[in-house]
Amino acid sequence: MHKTSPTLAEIAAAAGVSSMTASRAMNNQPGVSRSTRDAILKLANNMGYVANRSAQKLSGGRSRVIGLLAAEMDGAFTGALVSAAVRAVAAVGYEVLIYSLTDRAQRPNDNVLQLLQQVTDGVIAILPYQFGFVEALSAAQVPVVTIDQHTEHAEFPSIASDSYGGARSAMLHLAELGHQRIAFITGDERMNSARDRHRAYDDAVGILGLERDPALVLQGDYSLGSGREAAQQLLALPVRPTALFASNDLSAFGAMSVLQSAGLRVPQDISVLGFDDLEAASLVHPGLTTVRQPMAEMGRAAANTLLALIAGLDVATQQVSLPTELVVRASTAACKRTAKTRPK
Amino acid sequence: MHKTSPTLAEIAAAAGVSSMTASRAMNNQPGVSRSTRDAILKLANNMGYVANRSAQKLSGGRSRVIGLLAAEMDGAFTGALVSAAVRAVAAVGYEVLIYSLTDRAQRPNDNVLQLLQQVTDGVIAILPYQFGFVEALSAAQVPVVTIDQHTEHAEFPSIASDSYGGARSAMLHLAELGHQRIAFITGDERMNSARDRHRAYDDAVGILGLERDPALVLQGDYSLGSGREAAQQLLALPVRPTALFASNDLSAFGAMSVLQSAGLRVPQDISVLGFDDLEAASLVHPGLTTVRQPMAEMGRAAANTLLALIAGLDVATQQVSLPTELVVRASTAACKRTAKTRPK
DNA sequence: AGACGTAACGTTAGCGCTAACGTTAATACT
DNA sequence: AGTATTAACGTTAGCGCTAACGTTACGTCT
Repeated sequence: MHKTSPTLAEIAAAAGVSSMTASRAMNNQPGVSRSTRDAILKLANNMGYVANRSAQKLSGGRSRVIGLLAAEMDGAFTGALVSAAVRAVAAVGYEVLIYSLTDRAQRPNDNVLQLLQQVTDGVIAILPYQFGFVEALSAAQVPVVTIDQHTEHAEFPSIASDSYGGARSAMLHLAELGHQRIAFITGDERMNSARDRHRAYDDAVGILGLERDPALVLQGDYSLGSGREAAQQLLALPVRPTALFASNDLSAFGAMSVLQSAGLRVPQDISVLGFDDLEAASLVHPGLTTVRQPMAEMGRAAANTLLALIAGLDVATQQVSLPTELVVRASTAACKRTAKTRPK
Repeated sequence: MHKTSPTLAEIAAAAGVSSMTASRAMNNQPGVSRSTRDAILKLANNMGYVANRSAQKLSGGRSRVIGLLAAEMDGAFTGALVSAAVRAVAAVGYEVLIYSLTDRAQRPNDNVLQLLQQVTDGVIAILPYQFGFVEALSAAQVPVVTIDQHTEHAEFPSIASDSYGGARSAMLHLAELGHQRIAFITGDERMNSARDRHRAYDDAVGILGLERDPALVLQGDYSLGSGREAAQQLLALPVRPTALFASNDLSAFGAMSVLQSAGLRVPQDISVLGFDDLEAASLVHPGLTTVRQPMAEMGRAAANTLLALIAGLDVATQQVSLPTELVVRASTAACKRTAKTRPK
């Protein structure tokens, strides 16, 4: 149809007003009579007017675009979080443009921040475990909200889920099922979330009087592969644990697949518990019992906080932890050999 | 350090030249002496100059940003493809901004296209199976290259991998291992890729003289869940196939997990073959034999084609199919009961 | 009736950049 | 020597929009 979208000036001309009046009408600002506003809006709609974000941004206005700064898209968790955030931002009438870092080890450089600053009104950063990114971000002239990871020095508002509480409820669940000897796969401990989950494991072992054995704590990094390796180490143990708590679903998947290949039945021979509740958690067999992170809520909270920041409200150091929820599926069951493995 | 990036005019002033000369120097255009250019570039570097893409774009120039239009990020395949494309584009010195559609059924609307048009120099569209997106895209005033899916009417250049050839080589591999009764899980047949793979299966069955049984063809949609369902149907069959070819890795994973849970051993009892070669294919157990799509090459080809388009070269209707490669891992093995299942 | 306030507009300027068209001075050519 | 050619710049204008400051018309109050 139209080759190119009409400009504000064209709309204004068609409506017989100045472009400034049209601008005010489009942006819902005072100074335009009801009837004029309606006429302009109707005309704009008919003519297929779409504001030029670049021009808006350049002239000091808002572009109504927000940026999403994320590490590589290949992780299922990041992917899910991005989806949730995009949806939440779209729901409040903003557009989203995502900048994906190409290298996992890379931190956002000045160019990226400038680009985002030039195009967007604010940035949601999903940066799981980058070092130095806080400094990079704090140089930015755009409002920033971090998600998934509380910043160490509280420079930005941040949204995360309650890793400690979630891990504790996971351990409680296993303990209630009678498990005493519970293995743990850590996450990438450069991330706060991983450290929190580990701490919850340690605390639970102490408080609940479970077996404390360093061999039960396997080093992981939130990856599928690390879960597999951990499971192999577990299989080599003289006394096997009756349950395994993995710091995230991905490593739980890896571990479960290795354990099953080795002939162990889940959950009869060993219970497996994850963290995240990825979509795949309900699709693997047996369905994975896991701690659900409220992705959608996290996205929504990040979007709302960012909008508040953009509007100039002072939420600068707000750190929000959203509650998790234990989702019990088929990968955990009552322990059958508590007696046998109970410490003397 | 600096609160805000200096403008071109500031660089120019510092260098004692006009902003136009500085612009030419920055953009590597003729009309500037070697020495002046070097001085400007050095100064720009020292002062931390970053071009304002919005201004560049607005004034009719190139922003050196390219857009990536993708369906939801939650799929492993889309994620991998996005990663590959981002990397390829970054390698040629462009920045990438991704627009992710929030709804799988949604097609890019005018607003999105306008936004992309205002901000980017060109768009790579990863739109697996949207209908009507071709019309939406063709209204755009930006160069577009589609990836993963040849367009029906060849309106844009498109990059895809050779689905037919890949599927044929997969079937050949299974036939060479002695399999006669091979099941097939289709992909989402709204996509060309899925139809091509299906056609290759049908053709192979005919040409190689394999068992032709409608019950062996299971409806899938490229999802984990559909692979699981397909496997369940397979288990209910009076005579089981000795091999299973799934249209993509994800459905292969789903199927494999169900088959294994049912007590079947892969590959001893049934061989499983996928398509895509996701990272997870080498991590599941047993390692999945699969057809590798050359993601990195696809990304690179898309980036190069788009740059050519942006440069004004006429590649408007070029359709590229990149070769696939069979990756043999542990999920396929020689058939042990060819005699038993051979049709009378 | 005059001073004042205010809603509803219009005008001007400028965001940072680049296309298009000057201008200048050095070199090449007849 | 005089003209043409070219490299190396500078100037002007404008992309589409909005902030900031006019201007106008109309109502209010004393």
